[in-house]
Amino acid sequence: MYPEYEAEDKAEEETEKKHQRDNETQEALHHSAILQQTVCELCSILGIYKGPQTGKRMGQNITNMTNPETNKEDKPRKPLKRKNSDDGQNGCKKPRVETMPSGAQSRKKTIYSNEQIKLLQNQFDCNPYPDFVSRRRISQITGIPEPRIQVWFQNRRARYLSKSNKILERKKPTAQPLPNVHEKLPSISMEDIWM
Amino acid sequence: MYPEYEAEDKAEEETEKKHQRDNETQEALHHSAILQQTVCELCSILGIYKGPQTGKRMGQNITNMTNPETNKEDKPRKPLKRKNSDDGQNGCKKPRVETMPSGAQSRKKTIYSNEQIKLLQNQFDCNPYPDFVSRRRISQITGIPEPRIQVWFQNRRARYLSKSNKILERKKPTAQPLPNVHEKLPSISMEDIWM
DNA sequence: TTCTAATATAATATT
DNA sequence: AATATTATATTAGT
Repeated sequence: MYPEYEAEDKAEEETEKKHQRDNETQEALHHSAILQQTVCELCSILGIYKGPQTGKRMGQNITNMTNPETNKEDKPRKPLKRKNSDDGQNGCKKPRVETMPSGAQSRKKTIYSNEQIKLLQNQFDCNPYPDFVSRRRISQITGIPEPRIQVWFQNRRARYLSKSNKILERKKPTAQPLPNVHEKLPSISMEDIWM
Repeated sequence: MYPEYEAEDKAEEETEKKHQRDNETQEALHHSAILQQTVCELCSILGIYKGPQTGKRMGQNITNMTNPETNKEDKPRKPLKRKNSDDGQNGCKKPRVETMPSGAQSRKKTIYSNEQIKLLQNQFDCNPYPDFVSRRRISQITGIPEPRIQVWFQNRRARYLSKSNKILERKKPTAQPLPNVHEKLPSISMEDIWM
């Protein structure tokens, strides 16, 4: 999804449906979109980003997010039990643990659109290892938060690079993606935040 | 000052001066105020908060904000961003993939058992920085080689010590120029941010 | 079932 | 040692 674009589109719809919207409203929506993107990036920098794009809710506020409260006893999260070897070294894999936490928030899986997949794939073909700047650029273009970009590339590498060493064989004609989109994007200047 | 309250007041003024503002506008403004407040808190956590009351603008985007070379020191600092040869195409440093001889497994991830994890965790709670003698002792008990023990403690420190303690430490110095703003702000739920 | 996003963690690299 | 990023392994959603 494109959160910032969604906000703009919603604004335009409302404008046509009702009477003329004030300019201040448009600006407020645009400003809100920029702020939301900024929050995503700040959370990404802090490493506390969890992703709203499908879940729409976190259930935590900022202060608690910064403190994961590493109490070993009352930690609510299930630490992904890996029963590899209980007593003896038996090689039987138990794939199912079924420690489904009742009532815990279920994991939300993001579904990317075809446009987003296409762009990500294109970027992957050019460089499977984008650095932070590149990831943030892709994030701004696609609207996908940067941590999701990173996860996507990780999974993509895990799936394709290990299969067959097609790493060296790569198509170059579609290179030079994202020529200079910097100007078009709302570069999240602080001037826009402290309006 | 409380910028978020200013925004709300401004919204109310506009409502009375002009015709009736739509509910969506109100929500947008409120949402924008919450987002702005969130950005303030996140910036404060990051130690990059400058506040809108001084200059009303930053003139920097997020990435540059993470390098606050403004007031602390004037010497040119190393940018935190790991931008490995972004401008030139020559130095594209692929991370150690092509130097691997064919057939050689680069990495083998060892999975520790629950018993081992429990003992390591217990030792970590007592002392996150074990010396060589302690690591050898843990190695003998668990059967894990000593270098693996060291790596485990490094990763454990990276995971827990940095996320819980460091951020709290960074919050305090930034609260001095802005005395009580951070504490007075209402808790921001993430539900309000991702609307 | 397969595919894939999300999570957790061991290993590696850089400074 | 702190930090970041990788590969690897697994869980779980659609």
